[in-house]
Amino acid sequence: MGSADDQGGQEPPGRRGEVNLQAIAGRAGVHVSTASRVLRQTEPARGWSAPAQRVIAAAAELGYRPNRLASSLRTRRSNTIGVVMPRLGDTVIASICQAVESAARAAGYQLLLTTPPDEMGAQLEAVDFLLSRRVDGLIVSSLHLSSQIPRLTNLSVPIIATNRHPGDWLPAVVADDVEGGRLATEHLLALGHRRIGVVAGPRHASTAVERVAGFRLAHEQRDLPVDEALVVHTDFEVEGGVVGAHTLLSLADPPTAVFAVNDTAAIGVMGAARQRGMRVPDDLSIVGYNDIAVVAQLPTPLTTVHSPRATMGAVAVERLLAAIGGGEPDGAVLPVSLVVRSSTAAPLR
Amino acid sequence: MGSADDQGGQEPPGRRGEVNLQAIAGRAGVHVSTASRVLRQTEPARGWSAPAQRVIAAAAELGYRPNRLASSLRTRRSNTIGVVMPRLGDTVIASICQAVESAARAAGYQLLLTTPPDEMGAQLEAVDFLLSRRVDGLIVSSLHLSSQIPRLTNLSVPIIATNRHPGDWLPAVVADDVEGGRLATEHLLALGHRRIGVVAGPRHASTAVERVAGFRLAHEQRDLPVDEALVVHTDFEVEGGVVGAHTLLSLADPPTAVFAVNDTAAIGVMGAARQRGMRVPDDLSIVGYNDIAVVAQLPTPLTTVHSPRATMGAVAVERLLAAIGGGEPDGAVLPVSLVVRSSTAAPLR
DNA sequence: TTGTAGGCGTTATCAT
DNA sequence: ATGATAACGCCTACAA
Repeated sequence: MGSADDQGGQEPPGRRGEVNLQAIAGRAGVHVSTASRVLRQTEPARGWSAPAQRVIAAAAELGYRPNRLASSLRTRRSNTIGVVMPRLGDTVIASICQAVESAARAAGYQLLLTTPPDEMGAQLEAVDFLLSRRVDGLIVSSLHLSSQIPRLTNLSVPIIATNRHPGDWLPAVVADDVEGGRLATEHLLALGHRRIGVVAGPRHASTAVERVAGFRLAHEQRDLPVDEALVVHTDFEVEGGVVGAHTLLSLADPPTAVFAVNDTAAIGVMGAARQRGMRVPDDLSIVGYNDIAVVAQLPTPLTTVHSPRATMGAVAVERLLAAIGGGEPDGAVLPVSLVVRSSTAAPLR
Repeated sequence: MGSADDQGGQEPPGRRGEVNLQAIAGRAGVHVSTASRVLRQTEPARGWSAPAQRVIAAAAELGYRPNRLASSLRTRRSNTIGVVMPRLGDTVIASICQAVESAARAAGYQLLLTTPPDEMGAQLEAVDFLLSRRVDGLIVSSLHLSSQIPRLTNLSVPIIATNRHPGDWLPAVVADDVEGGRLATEHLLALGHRRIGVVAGPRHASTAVERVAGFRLAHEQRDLPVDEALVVHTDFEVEGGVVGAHTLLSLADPPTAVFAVNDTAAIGVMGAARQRGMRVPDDLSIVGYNDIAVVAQLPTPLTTVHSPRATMGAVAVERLLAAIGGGEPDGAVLPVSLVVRSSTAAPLR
């Protein structure tokens, strides 16, 4: 007996010392390259040859798991999509992420995910990280407006933005946030509101900025002015909604309605209204944005704008895969719709 | 002139044709192994040698990104944690995920994430997938109770469950769900409720099952019987809460309070109450579970049990890394606490 | 300190 | 159809 150490024929598969092609080739009495070929082929018309059958049997017995690191190294394809998705704790982001995962999985791709802080530095680092893992393409969900162009342009793999877009220089799959903001605002204007506050979210997020642009557009279309004191910038969290609402409702001439650029903040606005003893919608109308699952069942169901998160993730993957396949990546703007519930009504006076 | 094709000295970094160690070694006039060493060293006490400086300069100029696929293949460590996390769209899960990511990142690890459907078959497939990517360890968030032991036991890398546990055979980092259920129920019992309904979630999730066990325990401790008709199983979604509540409230002798095993379903219960014209807490007390951000600001702020999601993710990573480092993986049960808000009160009669 | 050689597990290109 | 061989990019003894 020699001192060979990979001869243990009846290793319980799964101990240290991974089962590799060499092991199964040895057991099947064929060459490694044969084993490789057999395991990657589909059954030929005339059935498996005898050696091929032995290979397949050996692989099953040993619990062979191909080492994708090695195969990716060799083939230069990882079948992995890199995803940069800050703020995963937010339902909206998480559901985009899940849609991305499903679509990727259906196409035979896996996700390499990072959830860096919502800052450009951290996001660029994340991109570097993913690139060094040789992902086949990148989906980035939360780029800031006017981000550094050079760092993300001309990468070695296709990249596509989603949820937010950083400007026109990168293809992006996003929802029609301007139209959404317009719809929300026009709904309130049509009800007769003339002083509408906006919990406007952060200035670096295209989603927030464009929903506010839609707010302005709605006023413009009716030749109404916008009082800038009614636009307060915050973050996307519940607490931001609370603080923003208190700011608005403390004004000398407070709004009769508030448009929050996301549902979470809208719930914060509801909280602030409750704290002040105001009834919704009697004393204050509220419109949110996104139509997350819970808002339909709140004690006061929320009027909101439905954003197509699942579609967004799926389309982003679809476009990215097309780009990986060769073409230029292509963006998309998805339609949104208003969902009227019970948090909005005509102003009392 | 030979036919060498990797001599293009002034490639714009980032085109196809990745920059590798050989390229930078060539440019710096040193051997590949030297380049490798230099780039992985920290600056020696007496500063960089001249060749080392050239290596560093070349790497910077060419925008060198080490190929982690190759280095992982060689070193047999990927610095990657595989994560199986179904139901990412749920805030609770997503925040665990984010906590896992932060902790992993802080330790120099990346996540390879999958969000398969919440079924054991899909989850086991996901594990296989991750293992073939040679992750250094696994975190699995949603195993079903009494899952197949053999498939997940004796893997080639450490594995740890979190959020839910599948039984005693796998180390798990979870919250004290029995105690949480007991706290919620005891709160209602102490208020004087004697018919308490439970929106009990799915039977395969330890979280749901143990919160219900806590519900029973609270009754036991007061020598009160549990009416099984008051325990209705559902899923974790809003709609499950709506349906479950309608079932309960349609009983001949309906409950005066409902404990929903998660906040999302509790909001569904609120919705059902509203649909029936019942006031919360006057006509119906409601307790949720998890203390997700929005419930504190609802028009009727929700009494709930706070679950330590961020801690859970962090501890899971910590334990996993310890196991990767050599030891046996070790589970943990984290404490929970009751948060009393406005959705609970003494029964009217 | 730097160079040399061999190999991680897989696949592609040959020749047989 | 199968076998031999080289190479993907990097790392690590070991030798100079």
